[in-house]
Amino acid sequence: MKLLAIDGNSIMNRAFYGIKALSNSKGQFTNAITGFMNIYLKEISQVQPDCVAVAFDLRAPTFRHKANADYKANRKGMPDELAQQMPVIKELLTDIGVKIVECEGYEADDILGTLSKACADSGNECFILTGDRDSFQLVSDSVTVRLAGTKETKIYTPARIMEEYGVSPRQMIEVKALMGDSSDNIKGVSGIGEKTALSLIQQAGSVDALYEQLADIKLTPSVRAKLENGHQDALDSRFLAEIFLQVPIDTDIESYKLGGGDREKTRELLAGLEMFKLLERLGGQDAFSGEQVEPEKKVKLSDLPKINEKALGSGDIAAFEQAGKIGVELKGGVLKVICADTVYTTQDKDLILSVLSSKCAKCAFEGKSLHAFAFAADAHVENLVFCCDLAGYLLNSQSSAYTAENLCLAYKVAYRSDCGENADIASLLPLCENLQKQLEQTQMSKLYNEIELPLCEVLASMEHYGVKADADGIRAFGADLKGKIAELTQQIYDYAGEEFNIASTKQLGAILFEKLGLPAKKKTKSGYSTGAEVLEELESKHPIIPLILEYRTLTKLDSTYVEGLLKQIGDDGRVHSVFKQTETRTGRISSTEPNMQNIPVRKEIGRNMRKFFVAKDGYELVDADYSQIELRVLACVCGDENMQEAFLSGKDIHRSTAAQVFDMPEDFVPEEMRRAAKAVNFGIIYGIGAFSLSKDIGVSMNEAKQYIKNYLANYPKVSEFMDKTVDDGIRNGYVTTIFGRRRYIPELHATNKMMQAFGKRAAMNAPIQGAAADIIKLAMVRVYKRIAEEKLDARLILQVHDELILEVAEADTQKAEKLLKEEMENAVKLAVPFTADVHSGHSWYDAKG
DNA sequence: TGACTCACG
DNA sequence: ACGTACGTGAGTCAG
Repeated sequence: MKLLAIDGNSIMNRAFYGIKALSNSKGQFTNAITGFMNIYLKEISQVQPDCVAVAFDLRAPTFRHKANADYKANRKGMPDELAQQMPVIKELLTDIGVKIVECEGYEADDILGTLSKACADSGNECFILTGDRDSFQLVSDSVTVRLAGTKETKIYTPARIMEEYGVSPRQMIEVKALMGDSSDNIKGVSGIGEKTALSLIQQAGSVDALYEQLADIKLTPSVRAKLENGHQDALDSRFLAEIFLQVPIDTDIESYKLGGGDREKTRELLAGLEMFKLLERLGGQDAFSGEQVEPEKKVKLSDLPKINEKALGSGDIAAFEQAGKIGVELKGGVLKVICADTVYTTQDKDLILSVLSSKCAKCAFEGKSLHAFAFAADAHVENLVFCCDLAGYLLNSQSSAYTAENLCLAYKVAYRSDCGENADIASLLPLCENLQKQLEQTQMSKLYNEIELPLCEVLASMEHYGVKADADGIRAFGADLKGKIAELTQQIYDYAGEEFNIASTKQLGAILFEKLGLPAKKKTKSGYSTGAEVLEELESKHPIIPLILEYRTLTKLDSTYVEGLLKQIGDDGRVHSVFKQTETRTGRISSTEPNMQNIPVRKEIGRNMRKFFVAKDGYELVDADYSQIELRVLACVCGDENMQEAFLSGKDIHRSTAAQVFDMPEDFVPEEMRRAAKAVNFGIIYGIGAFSLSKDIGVSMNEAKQYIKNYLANYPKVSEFMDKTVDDGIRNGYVTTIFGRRRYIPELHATNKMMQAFGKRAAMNAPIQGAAADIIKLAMVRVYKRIAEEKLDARLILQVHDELILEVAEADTQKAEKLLKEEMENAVKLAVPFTADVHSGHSWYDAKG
């Protein structure tokens, strides 16, 4: 049997802070109740438990926590709005037939511990649903913690905890004893934080063992001193950190069976609270079992074939090749393979590589990590035919996590929670089948097979090779910046007449707008706005302003780029950014750790950073960027001949637009008008508004309106296209690119006007930004393939939305320039040419034209 | 953790 | 009357 044991206080807390204040007409707050029930219903349908118990703290004196006054002080922080909802949720749960468990003198954690132990002892399974990490110590083969986050529930098994913390669940007690926990009033050893505590327990195993071996372990003097001073604290904390497992409650799991609620009372209660949505939901769904009332082909997990487990041996690979299709999962150095109802597991590196490089067709959750593993061993993944994350992303790009569990839930595939640790891998193949069908139904198979799937290998390769960074150069640049920042800081203090934290918007606002009396526009929720825009308007009003602007520029460079990048340079002297393929809603890729897509370029001072990204010895960087890719896409998708003509005849598009909009010959367009036209062109792509346009180019609202009107009159098909796109979006719920990439835009149906307006702009932008993303992704796949075919000594190393960068052996530079330009320009054949400009040089600075 | 600010296309 | 262009990621402060 399965018991779902819920930490009532913790989930109510999560729910309360996770949902904006909701209250009914009588002023009763209901947000925590709503949130709790949302989580509850979702969990019930995922876990499908037989029994449920909800534990609550009883705020009475407790024998375990001697420092009662302090303990209460910490908890009394519960706001009234939440406290009011506690008795109501208990009543509601009781009404729908869920047992509440409370015991004077014990916390919810102790009750959960006692219940989970009772489950394990009686051969039952226990799922603990909570919002905090305190219960990790309870995890075992029969006890799983389901950590409810703001977006998704994370599942913690012993393996997952080992993966994340490097210790066993029981050892979490030892870790807590060292690091303490202020919310539980556990002191821990003063000065020891999470990182140190984890590493100490990883080495020693336990607090006791740590102190026994204290003389023999290698430690920094300061850590050793802290441990010696805190010995007694560690022992006391060790006692408090361990969850109590013998609370005097009913430990017969049977007695928590679901059922026996009172529908009438439930209805009455919810109607009184005016929670009609929930009432409706409970009406259509049997709250008592979580199952849909209307008969549905809901698969019972117990009817599915049993999954066998076995260690992977080299002899198994031949069988995989015959099977036609296998599922693979590679996580934390462990490979799992599913083939015909059997899960094979291995940690042997050579075996893993043999599987990856074998000919058999493979389905995976994330292909990129498989490629990464192979590249690290100078090997190659063969015949990867499906990646769930990429399929899930194409089907709905706004989801936050493409996990096995989420995808199964979304696409109605049975999630094999009956398989414990193997739940993901056991669900993989049916999930792939289903996702594939969905891709066909939505006409995204081609996009998937020709762009996204091959791209994940390209991205893995880019991450693997990285880009060489000149650390000494960066440090020298940083030293220079720090010197200038120190000077500026002093000058700013002098003008202000006092020292303050310039980086604090609050303090800065107080100095500028109160002390110095500069005119303020109260702009933000929490006080004065001090953004660059506001400051620039004040630039002539006080000499401190330009200094602050320069201070901002320099500190940004120093902290984000100099210091931030130095931290990211690997032992090989290269930066290995992570390129994410399932992050953006438009189809672009994103870059993190570090973000290589926002390295400064617009201002010269920042542009210098690019001098420190260089080619290795004997190599050069080759850089190519598309010219006006988004406007070219627009010209193609809307079919406006006028606009297409400008690109076909190789004109400067902004000058051409200016000539049209202001009705003058191109040769006579003054720079000022070209700038205005450029702003209008950008505005069109973003879903234009007169207000923002007027602000951008510094003209009146009326003038801006006139520009837009003239523009749309000259390019009538742009106007038609935008209208049609928004209409499609409203009708279908999504818009598409010419490659069929979808973006769902639920905001179009929002009741809030602002939201709706945003939805419209997003709808207009997505087919353009998205198609541009499709095009460069296709170009990346082609470039990658052709470099291999022509055996050039070259690697694709970076992508910046409309720009690709290669690292190329000097001898191959010219060939690579030609190849890169050709593949980018020929990636698509549309009504206008997609031209790319190529340059090369030793550094990114040099190679960027 | 959210708000603010600022770097990029 | 209201707030104001699309898409990102990172560092910092403050609660």
